[in-house]
Amino acid sequence: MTSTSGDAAGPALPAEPAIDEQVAIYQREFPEVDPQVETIVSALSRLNRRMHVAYSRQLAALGITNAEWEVLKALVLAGKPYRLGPGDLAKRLGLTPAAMTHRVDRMVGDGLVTRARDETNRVRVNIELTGEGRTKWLDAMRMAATFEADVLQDLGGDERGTLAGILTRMLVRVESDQPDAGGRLVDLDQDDQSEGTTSG
Amino acid sequence: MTSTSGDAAGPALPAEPAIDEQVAIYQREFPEVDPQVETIVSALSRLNRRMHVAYSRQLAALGITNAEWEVLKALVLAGKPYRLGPGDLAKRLGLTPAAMTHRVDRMVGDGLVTRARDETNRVRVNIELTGEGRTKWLDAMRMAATFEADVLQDLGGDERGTLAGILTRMLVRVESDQPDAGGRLVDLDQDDQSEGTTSG
DNA sequence: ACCCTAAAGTTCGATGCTAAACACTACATG
DNA sequence: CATGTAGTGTTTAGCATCGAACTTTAGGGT
Repeated sequence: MTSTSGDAAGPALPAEPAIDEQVAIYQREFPEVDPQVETIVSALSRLNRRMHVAYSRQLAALGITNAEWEVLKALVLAGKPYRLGPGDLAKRLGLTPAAMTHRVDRMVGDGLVTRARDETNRVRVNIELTGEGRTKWLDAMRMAATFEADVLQDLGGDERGTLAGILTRMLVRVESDQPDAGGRLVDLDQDDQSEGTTSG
Repeated sequence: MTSTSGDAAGPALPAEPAIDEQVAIYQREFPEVDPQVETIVSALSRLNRRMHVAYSRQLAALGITNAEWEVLKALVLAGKPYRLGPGDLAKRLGLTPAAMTHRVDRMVGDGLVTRARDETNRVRVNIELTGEGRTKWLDAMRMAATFEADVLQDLGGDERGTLAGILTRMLVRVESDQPDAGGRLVDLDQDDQSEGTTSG
């Protein structure tokens, strides 16, 4: 069978192959591939994707979009007074300044942030979290924490430590190849079954 | 300094906080957070993002976009004769059929795939890999394999096995919450430092 | 044979993003 | 002070995507 149904004779969903099947196909089509590496990369990407979908759904229930939440997070991470320029925001979120201009427009309209020219340097603009924005962030944070705890539920403390360590080392490796990479160029399309390599 | 530079007195890049700093801030702003969970989730997301950027760059050197590569992968994974309908492709890539129509248009123009109505069922359309498409896929695959090996370079065989196992279990957990989730709703924005929770 | 429903793909209108052009401010230099 | 240059944010044009409406075909029930 092509996909997950395999044998159950169900409605035969043409969904996506399981990770194992995917790796097997890659081995057949491209023998030089390392199955273990491919498994890791595929799982990483698919996991990321699924979590993203879950976040989107739950945030929608809160009345905010994923895009808005990104901005809220960036502002909170900036620390009090939860204030950042559009340019900084754009860099941190991996967007162009132009996109950030529009995104902030919407968020100002929704009352999540305010926009004001800087007093001391009139080239600059300050985007600042409102009380409502901070509340929304908190709500989303609580929700996310619950979900994340659920995802990691089957892992023991040792495993969590190991996982955190391994991921951190991988991150160091990637970042060393990628000078500073504030993050332009982020296609960030989708990959469903193909994450084998793409979204990593 | 706000971010990574910290003390080096460099050009003071306003990049993004290191994972550790990020988690520390979250602890301060939202004490209920579990630092270990947050570290894992943040690292996962950031790793994914960085890898995605790297793929995009390298694919550009090959003359194809990330979007195109997704389609090539899906077709190869479908097995010979490397043929799938627009609808199936859309499901697997997490796009709407409308988007797939346009994406296929471009790829037909580039000679990577062909589009033809199905002989036996004239509602259906077959998108099929061309020789050039398959060649491009192979080139990209080789490139990706090299990069992925580099990312995992610091990990021993044991660690790789452990990692693969843990990720697979996490994936199972997420997918159980998320019925089948072919994948609509995928906002898939960006998150830079904020991946703390969002892109997962 | 004739509907009726479901399924597949495309077309249409709106949205959000990128890249490039533009406007404005600060600062250094003469 | 006048001017050049760099930095910051917005505007514009084009593109990819989504959601919804539409067209065409297949298959079932009468």
